[in-house]
Amino acid sequence: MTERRGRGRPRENDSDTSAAISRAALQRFAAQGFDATSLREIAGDAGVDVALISYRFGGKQGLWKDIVSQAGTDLREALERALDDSETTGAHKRLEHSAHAFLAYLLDRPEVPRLLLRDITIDSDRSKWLLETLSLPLHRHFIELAQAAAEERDKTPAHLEFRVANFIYSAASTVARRERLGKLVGGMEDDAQFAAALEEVLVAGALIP
Amino acid sequence: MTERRGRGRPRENDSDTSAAISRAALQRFAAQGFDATSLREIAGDAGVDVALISYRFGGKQGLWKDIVSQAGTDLREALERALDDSETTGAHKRLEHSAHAFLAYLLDRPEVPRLLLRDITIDSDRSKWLLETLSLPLHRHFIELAQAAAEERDKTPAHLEFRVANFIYSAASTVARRERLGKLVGGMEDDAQFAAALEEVLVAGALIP
DNA sequence: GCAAATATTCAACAACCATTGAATATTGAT
DNA sequence: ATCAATATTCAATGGTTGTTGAATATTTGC
Repeated sequence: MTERRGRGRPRENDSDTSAAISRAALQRFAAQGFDATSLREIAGDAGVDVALISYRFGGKQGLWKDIVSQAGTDLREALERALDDSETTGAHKRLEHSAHAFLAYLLDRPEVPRLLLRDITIDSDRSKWLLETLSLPLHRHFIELAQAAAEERDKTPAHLEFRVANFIYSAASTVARRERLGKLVGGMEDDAQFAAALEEVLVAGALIP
Repeated sequence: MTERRGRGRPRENDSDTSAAISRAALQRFAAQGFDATSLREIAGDAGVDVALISYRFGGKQGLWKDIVSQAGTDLREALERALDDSETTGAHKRLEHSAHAFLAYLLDRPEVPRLLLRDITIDSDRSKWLLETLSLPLHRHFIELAQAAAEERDKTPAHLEFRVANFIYSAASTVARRERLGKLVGGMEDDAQFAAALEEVLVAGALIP
């Protein structure tokens, strides 16, 4: 596999600095939003020069897209794993398993829903990318499961697609606003309590009525 | 009432240009977000010079706060009106009325939830202002009603506060993402159909189980 | 119409931004 | 040790931003 043109060998640390940049960028983008974050901030956090970011990722937008598509891949894998784990069970159980895996992913990487929440804007190149990379696959996944679950019980729930979309986004935005929520509602600091409320209200209440 | 120090009289058109600026700013902030919007864009839309904005509103942040507190006042008035209209009925009916009025307000001024959605960020001066000006009063209003409604039926629903907070934010973000939702779910273009789905899923399903 | 007060514009500022091209450092194969 | 290739930094650039102070226009009481 001699893909390289030069005679030298690339460094091994390559991905180290790239990973540091990605990590810092995800934090900053999630906390402050794309427009309020400067490449200089990210470079400072990652301990590299600003120019390196443009060199590696082809610019600010390129860095953002890289982060989002990485998150999309991770999420897709988590969902497929959940599907494999519950292959033999009924449709209803599989839906429950997927919902649980989705919530677990969000709780594990709260920066992702925060970033999602910020960049689901109306007029922006990024939002289209976000819709296709994250929202659409997720939506299709849950629609399919929810329909199978409904058929299994011989039900035809009203606004099923609307309900699914609402579940996905409510879950993401609730996790994203968790700290803020803590100032309005008690018990948000405790991880287990928060997860239980999420599961009960959003899954059992909104998704699977 | 001789509050003025000068001898001349101020213009009458004052509020005209101010209103034009506010209107343009609300549109831009809602569509693009605070940071992605420049005062020059807003001034262009409103047909005035950039400097006028800083002169009138004391800067970009001042303009933003002015818009938000205006929206807060409008919303509070709409809710009080709904409360007056259903004063004699039961607690459950009053909760329903308030929820309906809230949804109607959001549908009537979709820029407000869009702005809300964008600026509920983690690290920002504006988000605190937003929380206190819009979120907190709204939350208190619905908590009170929901608790009264629960007592009326001798129920103690689990996670009541969490459920209320989720209702408020789900409603706001669903309206804010309506156009995007249309690409995932059918029937979002029709106003009546969209309102019906909102009412059924969010009010009857999530808020009043 | 004069004068005072406010509204609006004009012009300029300093700060910051992302990006780029050249210069340097580091790596690994030979 | 040498050399080529990549990784990283340095320095500069053109553009945009929000704000400010001076200049002009407009309004209204006298």
